[in-house]
Amino acid sequence: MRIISANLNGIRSAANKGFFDWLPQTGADVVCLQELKAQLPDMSEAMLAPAGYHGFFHPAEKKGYSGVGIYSRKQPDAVIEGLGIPDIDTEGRYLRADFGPLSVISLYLPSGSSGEERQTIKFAFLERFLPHMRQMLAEGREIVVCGDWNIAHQPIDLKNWKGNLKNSGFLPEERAWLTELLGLGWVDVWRTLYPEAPGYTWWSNRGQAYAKDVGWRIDYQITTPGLAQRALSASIYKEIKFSDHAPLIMDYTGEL
Amino acid sequence: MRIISANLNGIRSAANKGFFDWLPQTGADVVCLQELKAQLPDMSEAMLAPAGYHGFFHPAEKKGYSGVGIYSRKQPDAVIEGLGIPDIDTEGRYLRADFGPLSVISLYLPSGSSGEERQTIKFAFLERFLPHMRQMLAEGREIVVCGDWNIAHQPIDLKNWKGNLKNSGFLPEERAWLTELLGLGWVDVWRTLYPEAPGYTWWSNRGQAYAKDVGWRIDYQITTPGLAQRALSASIYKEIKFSDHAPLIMDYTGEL
DNA sequence: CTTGCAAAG
DNA sequence: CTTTTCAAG
Repeated sequence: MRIISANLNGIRSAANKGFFDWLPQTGADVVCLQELKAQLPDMSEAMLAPAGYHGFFHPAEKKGYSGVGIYSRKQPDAVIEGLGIPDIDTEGRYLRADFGPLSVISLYLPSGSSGEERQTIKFAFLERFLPHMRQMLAEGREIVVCGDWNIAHQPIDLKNWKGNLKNSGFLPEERAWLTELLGLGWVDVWRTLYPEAPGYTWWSNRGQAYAKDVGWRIDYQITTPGLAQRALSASIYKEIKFSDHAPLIMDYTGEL
Repeated sequence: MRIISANLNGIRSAANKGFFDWLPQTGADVVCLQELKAQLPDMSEAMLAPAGYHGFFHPAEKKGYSGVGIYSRKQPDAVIEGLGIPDIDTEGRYLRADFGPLSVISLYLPSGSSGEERQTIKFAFLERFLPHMRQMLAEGREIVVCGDWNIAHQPIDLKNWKGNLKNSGFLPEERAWLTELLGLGWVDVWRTLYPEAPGYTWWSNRGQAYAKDVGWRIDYQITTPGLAQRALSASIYKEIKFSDHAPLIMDYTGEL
């Protein structure tokens, strides 16, 4: 079973860069997308339902902003849009698809990088999301939360950790929050598979960040312990650059 | 003496397309620019004063909108920004440079194509500009008014005149206004030199207008009768496309 | 630096 | 369809 997580920084932009030519070659069973920056009427047929996939979306109310989606080869038993928290759900950050005993979630955690106001919203999200994660763990299902978490956990997870201790995405409070989440039992699959591999998934568009590989690992597949044990391997696709984020590809034993 | 008029549709965009590589090769004495879409702080040194030229500007108050400029090899005796009509002058549409007995003016007449409101402003401009033109003729100087007049005068001046009788830029009132202006004694130099040559200077960005040469002659050098008699030849530069308008190049006898 | 927006042409 | 601005990342 192959699951991909990709922040597209605009699904239309990614499409222009060949994302939908690449998709059929991936062999993915489920693809979680973030930052669609498009609403349903803005999307082409190929974006709404690529050949071989069903498409599900949770766009933001604001045009051209945020928005998450899930493509799946199999028809899910249920799809849930949003967390049931109105001020979060208007921003299109959470979508869940259930396949028998497995739930796949596409998450786009708020960025705090554009100012104090947005950082406050990010902290508020974290505060309300942790109880949700705790509760999901109690459900006893297998779950993978794919997405752009906008937090690098440890020094290995970004190139210049010392210079970023005061920057959103590597703040002590954010890192501690992730530590607490993992303490609950959730598993950071990449780090578990590859304890020593940085695994950057995002590079700033400014300066020469990509060329110099000044990256951050902020896209994760965070799973329940049972699903983590089924993780076989993971990779970050960098041959074609669809976005400022690279797709995170993970293979798990078993069928969807 | 060579004088060029060019609507750049963004001086920065035109620069990216090589306008400032082309400029030194033109041998122009004076270059009149329209639609700079930039204010002074947005312009590079090469834009403010290209090698061999002095630069003068009358930008709009609104960022990224309108704005005219003049480059001249010789230092002018005087430069006048605006018409002295505040609601026109805030839009950066008129700049005059005096060289001894000759005045060169860069004009960007309002477009009415974006709606009724702007067409009303265009008509108001025409109404107030005609007395100004009449008055200038009475000054007894030699004058060339270079620029984007946003009016095609006669059927020969645009590809599809029948289909545009109700469209801004070829409205009967606009055409009559130009006729009245020429009746005053002002001379449309291109049409006088080349009675049969369409002389399109603008092609819509929409559709395949440029490829199909669906153009309009809306950029003119309109001169006093004395200067018109010195006109030798004119051409429209289309080898490189800097903008949706092509530069209008005219040679006159004598020195600046 | 980039996406997507809106205004203007 | 394009340039530019603006918000957001």
